Amino acid sequence: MTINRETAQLLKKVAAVFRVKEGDSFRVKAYNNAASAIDNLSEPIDELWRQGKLDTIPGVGKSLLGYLEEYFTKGKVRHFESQFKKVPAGMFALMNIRGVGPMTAYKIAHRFHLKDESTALADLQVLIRKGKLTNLESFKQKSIARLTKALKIKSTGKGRLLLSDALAIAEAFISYLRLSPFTMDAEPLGSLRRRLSTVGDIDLAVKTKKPEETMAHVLAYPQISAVITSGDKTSHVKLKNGFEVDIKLSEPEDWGSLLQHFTGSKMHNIHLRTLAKEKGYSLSEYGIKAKGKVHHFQTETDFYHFLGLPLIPTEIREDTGEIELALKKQDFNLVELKDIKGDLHLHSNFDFPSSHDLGGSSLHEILDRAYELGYEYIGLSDHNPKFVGLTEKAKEKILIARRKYLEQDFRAYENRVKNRGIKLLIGLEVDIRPSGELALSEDLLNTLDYAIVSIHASFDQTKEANTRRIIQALSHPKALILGHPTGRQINEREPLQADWSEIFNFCAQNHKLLEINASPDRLDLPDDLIRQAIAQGVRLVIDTDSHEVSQMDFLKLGVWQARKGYATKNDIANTHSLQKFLAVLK
DNA sequence: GCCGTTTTCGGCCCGACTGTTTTCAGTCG
Repeated sequence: MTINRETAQLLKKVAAVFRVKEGDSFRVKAYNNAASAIDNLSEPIDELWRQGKLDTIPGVGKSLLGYLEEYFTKGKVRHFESQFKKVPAGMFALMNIRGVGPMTAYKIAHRFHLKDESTALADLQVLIRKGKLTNLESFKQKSIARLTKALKIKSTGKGRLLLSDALAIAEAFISYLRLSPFTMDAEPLGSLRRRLSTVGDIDLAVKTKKPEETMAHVLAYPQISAVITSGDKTSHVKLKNGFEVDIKLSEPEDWGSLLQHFTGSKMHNIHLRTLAKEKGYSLSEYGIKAKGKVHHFQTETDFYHFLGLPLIPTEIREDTGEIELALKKQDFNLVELKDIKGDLHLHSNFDFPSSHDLGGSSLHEILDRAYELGYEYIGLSDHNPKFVGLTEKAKEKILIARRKYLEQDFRAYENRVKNRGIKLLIGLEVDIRPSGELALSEDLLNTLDYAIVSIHASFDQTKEANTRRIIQALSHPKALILGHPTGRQINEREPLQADWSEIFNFCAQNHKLLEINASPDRLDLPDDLIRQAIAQGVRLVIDTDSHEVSQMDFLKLGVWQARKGYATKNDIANTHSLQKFLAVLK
């Protein structure tokens, strides 16, 4: 969401100017708070602006509201521009280096007249190479060495990782950590543990009674390419694959406090501490200070209970209302992986002229994996075939032949394995054309148990056109599921524009299901739209869209995504038995 | 500059790590 990133950056720059040019640290904090809130928005801020909802952003009050209005109307903010004139613009580029904040950046940019933001980093490289970065107050040899190292690391750095990739890196590291006899437990922290769709840095916690020995083991991990910082309790390292990892050590008695603290989010913790402070408590990763006594917590459950709250699931700790709900003693009851009884978006290697990519696994392989995953049913949803130049009759023949083949193949499987009792639904994933028509006629759709209807092209239609298109597509009786609804591909393609409120109303009234697509690069619906859909009474279905049996394991990503959208078991249709699920079809 | 079901004024989360300093400032999460 580049617009959010850009807007947040703008406010951070203004905060930086205030930081170096005036003494009001609380105004600096206010700008930075608003910036991180904007950075964490799940919808584009310019969309909020068009809807007149800028003031719903936490940390945006009367003044910032005015400035943001000006920014979106005119592209510039006069007040901000006049602030920027007070500092050399090169400092903003320097602030992108780890360990360099506003003060250091200003110090360097001012001393060496780095006025061009676009060349400041290169200029700094030259200054270092020529040994001219001297005569700076409180910035001697070690600081220069640190800066040089940070610049080097930055040049080989990577952007944000997909959740699934971050998870793989974290799990490999954790397996290594468990090799040490001093490792009592190890867990991911931060955005990884909150199951955000993308992860910047990977944070890990290690439980140990021997911190010194354990930290030595941590730093001996063969995948480490550079140790960025290292202390008794924390180390920050860079891996050979370019990604950075933070490792925190904890004594068993503080394990719960540590997990809670570093899982965050930052806004969630600040909100919690503000509440705690009213009771005279002070919260930290070492526990809760109350009346001069420090209370320790081995589990997060105990930590939250001490504050009079139920355990808040990690996925929703974003300060978007979860603390208010917890204060009302609301039980969250979020859906769990073990609740899932079937996967209805699976591509097999059934060979007919497909309009998109064919799957790589056979029906039997898919059924085997479904059995291992404990499913009661699966749905095959290969892409609709192309049918170029065929008559309607010929097309129908092909679809009926597929159905017969699959039914026969399924019976062969049942005879072979005995008593597994998995049920099979025969469906297709059908393209929604730009007009809103489906790629298959009414008669052809009727040869199926169900259809997933999805947009695969022409994403950039107007909001009105896309809305109409989706509703028209869902109007067919066999169109049961809207596949990957927004079409987003994380880091690749923005979600399409549509009036989701109108679409959700249609789905609620006509018993249509919205998919939560668990593909690591989709995770679509996004969590805020899941929440909105549930509020409007829509039911959802969590699917993997697998093209290969190993991808069926991605279902957990979809469950996490659903949890981020506050979905309970009841909100998810494929937590029900097939009989109950099929009742939806009627 | 933001925020409030005790407040529209008077507060504003907390600690690790680093480097340059002799007690602290800057940065990060």
